[in-house]
Amino acid sequence: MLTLKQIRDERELTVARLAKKGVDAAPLIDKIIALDDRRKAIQQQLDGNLAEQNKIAKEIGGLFKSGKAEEANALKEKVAGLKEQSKSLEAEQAEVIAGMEALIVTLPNRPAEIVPEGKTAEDNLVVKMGGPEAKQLKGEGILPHWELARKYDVIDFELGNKLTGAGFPVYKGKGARLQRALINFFLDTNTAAGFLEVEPPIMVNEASGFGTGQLPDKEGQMYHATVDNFYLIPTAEVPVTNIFRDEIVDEKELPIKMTAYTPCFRREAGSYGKDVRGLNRLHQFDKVEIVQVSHPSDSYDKLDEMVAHVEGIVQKLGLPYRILRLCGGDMSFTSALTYDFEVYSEAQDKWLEVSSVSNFESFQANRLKLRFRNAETKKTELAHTLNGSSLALPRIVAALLENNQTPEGIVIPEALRPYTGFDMIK
RNA sequence: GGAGAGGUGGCAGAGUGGUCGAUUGCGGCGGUCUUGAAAACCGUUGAGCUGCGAGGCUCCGGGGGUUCGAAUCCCUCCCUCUCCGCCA
Repeated sequence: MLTLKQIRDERELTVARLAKKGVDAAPLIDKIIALDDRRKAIQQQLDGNLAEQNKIAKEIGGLFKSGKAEEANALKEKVAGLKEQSKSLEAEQAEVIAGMEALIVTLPNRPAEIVPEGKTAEDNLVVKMGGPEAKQLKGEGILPHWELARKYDVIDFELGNKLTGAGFPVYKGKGARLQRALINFFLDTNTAAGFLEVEPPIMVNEASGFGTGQLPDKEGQMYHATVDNFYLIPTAEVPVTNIFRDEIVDEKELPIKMTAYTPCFRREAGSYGKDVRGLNRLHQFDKVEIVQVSHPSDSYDKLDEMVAHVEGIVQKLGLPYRILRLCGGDMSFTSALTYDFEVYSEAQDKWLEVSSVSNFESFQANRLKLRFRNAETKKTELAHTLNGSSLALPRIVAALLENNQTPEGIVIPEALRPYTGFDMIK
């Protein structure tokens, strides 16, 4: 969430930036500021009251000690009135704060200056195209991945239906091995770039859900183990970022870089149609995530580094790709700047999103209370958080199957062969 | 699942109703000494809100209560640890 400082001191900037996300923030911000003014006024009154109460309590203590019980009792009556007043002030203050926070959490993060104007995915800016030329596979015999998966018996969607339900495929034989190979390839590449590998829990408690913003709003998107009140993670971002919840890190430790492989679970309520065909949208899928905690002064450099890092991986896989800078309307609630990676699938003739790399600035850190101590001022400041997929497996697998199909079988990219132990699925 | 113990500042660990926001040790930071380092010694060191400042207020797992006064007493919820049971 935004800080009061961003809302109060940078009101104009905040209003202007939020307009990019299609939010008319001005009326909301004015309400918030009014509530905050009220909060301060109550606070001052209350503080004065409490100070008086504390003072009298000490006096009473002194009087009892020196045996002046009568005087002490007289003071007791005086304090009773103060207490009553304080109680109603506290109640009012709690109400004001609750009302204020309810408004603040509805404000999305401010888009960065270079975020393009726009409302839908159509308005996203293509900042780069790369990878091999499309292979002109058009013609008969070109199959989408769900048919290739059946032909080579590497992914069994029907069996997943039997075991669990739609969106929980079973990978078999070389298909299973390919999953393992991709995970290891991604993790190795990330750790080589300085990301510390962690293996976090894949269920989290409520506090963690709040920390990264899945709760309370996106509750319906997570699987909920109600008996223990745990949530299956929708992404490793949740447990990994929450490692730093309520932490004050040393400025010298920044940036902190972590990577984690986890399965991810998403209910995807409301999805339907051809977009969910095959591997395009699953309830359970594998993903390797990268997370950074950075100093506010260089978070955008770190974002560029992460984008370059992910690009390097996509290039090694030999897939046609493009990098998009998301427009205001297509960005997530929490992001200040997001780059999406898409790979092109010829058989489906569409672009498949395989990674999303974002800078959240202090938006998550504020909710997490993730701070660092400024060595000069000795004050604590909110850190910046960033994350990105590096990478999500299903659509990569879909693209590999579809783009690398040949009459002889599916060709495994060079970079993956040490991990798969085979060079072709046939 | 059963029984017990406990949750205090970065960590360890005192504190069972009145200058306790908290003794002490470790760690951190600054200094003395040293060519440098270590050791030793001295000083300093929780967070948040508010105020120009002096200062004031809040926080000892969360919430509620008793009291003039609560880290300390009561209620309740959460969590952790130990032992037993079960088990990859």
